This record gives sequence, structure tokens and C-alpha cells, in this order.
Amino acid sequence: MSQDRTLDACLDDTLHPEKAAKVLTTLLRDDQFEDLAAYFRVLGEPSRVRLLHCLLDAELCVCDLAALSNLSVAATSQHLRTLRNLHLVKRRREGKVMWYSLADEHIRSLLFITQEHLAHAQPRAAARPVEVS
Amino acid sequence: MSQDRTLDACLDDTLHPEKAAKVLTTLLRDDQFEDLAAYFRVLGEPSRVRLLHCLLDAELCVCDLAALSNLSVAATSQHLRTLRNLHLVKRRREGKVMWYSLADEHIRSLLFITQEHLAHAQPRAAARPVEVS
DNA sequence: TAAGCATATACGCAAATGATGAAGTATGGA
DNA sequence: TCCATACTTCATCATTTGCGTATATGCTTA
Repeated sequence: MSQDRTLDACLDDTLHPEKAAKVLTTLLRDDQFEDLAAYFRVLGEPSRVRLLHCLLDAELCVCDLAALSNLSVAATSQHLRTLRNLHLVKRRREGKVMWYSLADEHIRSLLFITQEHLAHAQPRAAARPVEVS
Repeated sequence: MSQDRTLDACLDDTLHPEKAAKVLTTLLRDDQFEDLAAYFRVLGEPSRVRLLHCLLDAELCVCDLAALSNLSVAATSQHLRTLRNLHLVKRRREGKVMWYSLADEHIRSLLFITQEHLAHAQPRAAARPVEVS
């Protein structure tokens, strides 16, 4: 009921229309997949995951984050903007300094769960054991 | 103890060395951030999230997945390879047909958690409510 | 109000990546 | 053995994206 009928037309191209039809009833809308992907995409960059990880238990300024991430201040600032657009971090000004922190407790569990998973399940990570701090 | 001493040098560039030093003790290694990001990166593509979502409760062939995702068979196959490389999906052959399914129950909770989160927390998504199936 | 510092933005480049169409592989049936 | 089907891989192209340099903005203090 939540699907376009243009979507139903795709069943004509399937090899197994019954199974596909069933899947169709639970499929999200295109824009929902967009949102999901946009969320994961900002996490899909080593520098940004690192920035977020730095902020897990601390409020830090751009300068600190840049140093900890081994990035230029400019690059750091851009990443932080990206993270801010997705409401993953927030900031407050204190004089000249801009303090960044997590906007979103959700990110904590997401990082933790995935870290856990990689540590145990993924061969590549298993080869060089992860110390979950 | 788990950090390079080259990393400690970065403290010279920080505005607040004490805070940064504390963060340093909990930071992961570069390759761990790489792994984390690589994992999230494959989810950072609408088509791939959609493919995974299709597979949540069904085993499907490439042809079906292509139709459901509105992608060419070739593109679908490539995405599936990417997902397979990260051990997110597995496949089995049955005659001419290749059946794909989730390799990893972890992905289910990851998708669910994030969907939930977007539905409730993100303004953009909140504007057009998500029906979590 | 001028100078200096912390941060933000503009811009250009190089690398990564997704889509397409064509060619290649594997399986089963005529 | 030849062909059709289901899928995979390859080569190419267009777009995106992360980074650094240079420039701009915002705030504080002299």
C-alpha cells in the first residue's frame, strides 16, 4: 500500500515474481534509502569516524581535532561541517574557540556495535586483533 | 600504550594538550578506522542499502534484485560483489540461478537502529515520516 | 580600530567510484 | 554440439569527494 504502482511494474522483470512481490510490501521509499545512505556515507570516511571517535568522551576545538586527526585545520573544519549537517555533532562558541561535541548519543552505540562486530567477525580485522578500548 | 609515539607529537599542535592527551589514550589505530569506514562506506550507497534491505527476509537472485532496485543486472552484480567482499551477503548457485542472502545478522540491527534513529531524530526524515516495517 | 588568532569558506586538483555497454563464463536444454 | 539464459567482468566515462592553499569572517585585546 505504501508503494508506487510504478514499482509494481518491476515484477515483470523478475525471475520469481512471488518472492519479489513479497519483498515489495516491506520496501522503503527511495528517499528513505537516500537518508539511510547519507547517514552511513558520512561515517564511511576514516577521517570522519576518527573525528567522531575523538568526540566520544570529550568536547574539543577544531585545532585539537585537526592535530589528533593529522589533518589540516581547513579539512577538519569541512568534515565537521559535514557532520553538523547530519546533526552528528554540535558546536558552541567560547570566545575565539569553537567547541565541538557529539550531538547524538546514537552514534556512540553505532560505533561500538560495529567495532565489536569487526573485531569478532571480519577476517581482515581478525588478522590484526582489535583492542576495543 | 597502544599509540605510536609519533602520534604524541601532535599534542604540540593542540590548543588544549591535556584534553587531547586524554583522547589519545582511547584512540584506535589508523587501520581500525579504515576498517570501520570501509564497513560504513558500503552502506553509504542508496542502491546497496536497498539491496540489503531486500535481502532482510528473503533469498533472491540477481535478476530479482536488479528489478527491485531499478538497476541494470551488471550494476547489481557489481554491488553484490562489493557486499560480498565485506562479508555482508553470501551466495549459492542453483543451476543457472545465483541465490543471494544476508551473510551477517549484524547488518539487520544496524539498519533497524539507524532507521529508527532517522525516523525520530532527524528533522529531514521527520518531515516525511518513516514507516518502519 | 588595528592586529592577531581560531575558524570558516572558496577554489582547484587528483583520486575514488558508480553506471553503462560489450565481452566473457557457467549451466542446462534442444 | 549449439544455443539460450543467468550472471560476471572489463573498459570507459562522468561525477563526486577529500585535501591543501589562499582568502574571508568572527572574536578579543591592545
